[in-house]
Amino acid sequence: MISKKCTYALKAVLALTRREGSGPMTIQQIAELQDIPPRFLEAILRDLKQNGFTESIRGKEGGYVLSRPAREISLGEIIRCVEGPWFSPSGDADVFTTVWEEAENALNKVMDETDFQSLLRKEDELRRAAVPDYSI
Amino acid sequence: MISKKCTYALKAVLALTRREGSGPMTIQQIAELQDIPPRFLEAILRDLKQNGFTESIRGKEGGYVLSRPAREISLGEIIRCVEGPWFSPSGDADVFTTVWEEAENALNKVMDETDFQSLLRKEDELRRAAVPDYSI
DNA sequence: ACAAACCCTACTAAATCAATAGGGATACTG
DNA sequence: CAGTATCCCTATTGATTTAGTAGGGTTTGT
Repeated sequence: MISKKCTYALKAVLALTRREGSGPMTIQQIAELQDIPPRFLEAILRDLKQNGFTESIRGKEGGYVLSRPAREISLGEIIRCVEGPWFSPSGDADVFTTVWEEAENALNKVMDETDFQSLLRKEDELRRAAVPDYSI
Repeated sequence: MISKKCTYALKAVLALTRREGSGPMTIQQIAELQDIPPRFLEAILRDLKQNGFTESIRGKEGGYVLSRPAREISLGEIIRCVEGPWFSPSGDADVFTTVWEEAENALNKVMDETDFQSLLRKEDELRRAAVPDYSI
């Protein structure tokens, strides 16, 4: 299962993706936009920063930005950063070990095929579908 | 991650696989063989029974047996029975939904490719590798 | 100097997981 | 038909993890 912390992280990165190139976004802004407890989000963003996904600007007019283009950040990278491996190596090898490894690989493959730029596009499509534009 | 409960279930089914065709195996026997807390194992085996994977014989000389040939029971079936879906449908559809679905499918595919008979074979191979037989 | 922002450590509350307890029902066996 | 070995059921407890909060500290632009 995907934890709340992890979905918060994904939503935060998606929010930063939307703002890409338009200056930093504060914790408060992200928290309100995505409905995330601000103090919790703070910890998450620091974590992402320490792992090289975001950068922070302190002081007034500060906030967070992505440290790489959203096109080059995959869903899998963020999830692994927040959650660690799905099937952690369980002590010593037994009959299940190779299956867990195969599962881990299959999962990473799926998660690494999607980057945040395409997620942003998808979000826009979903919005257009939900709030149709009736103009000519 | 795979829970302890789930690995206990898998080990129990593997033990029953080894005993296939040679009468029932008691909770105590399985618990000792696989190092599982017996009262906990009891609950797990009842769960597997209610989902049609095992059958129980009560009274003296009783115990548990597989209700289907081990060849036809996949790792995935047992895991789903004990753990439920990996990526549960999170309320309403968002940009991540389709990725979670793809991940779920990829995972099930891997887990369903392995049945317990082949796991038993693999276990035997591992044992031979660990305790080599030097006879001619 | 001040205020707006990020930074750090520690703590608490709630949920889940792991395991245990105490009996009850069933069936073979002598 | 008494006794014992077995599975069956519900509730409770203790440990661990997750989710979130608190209280302060540091940096920076104006």
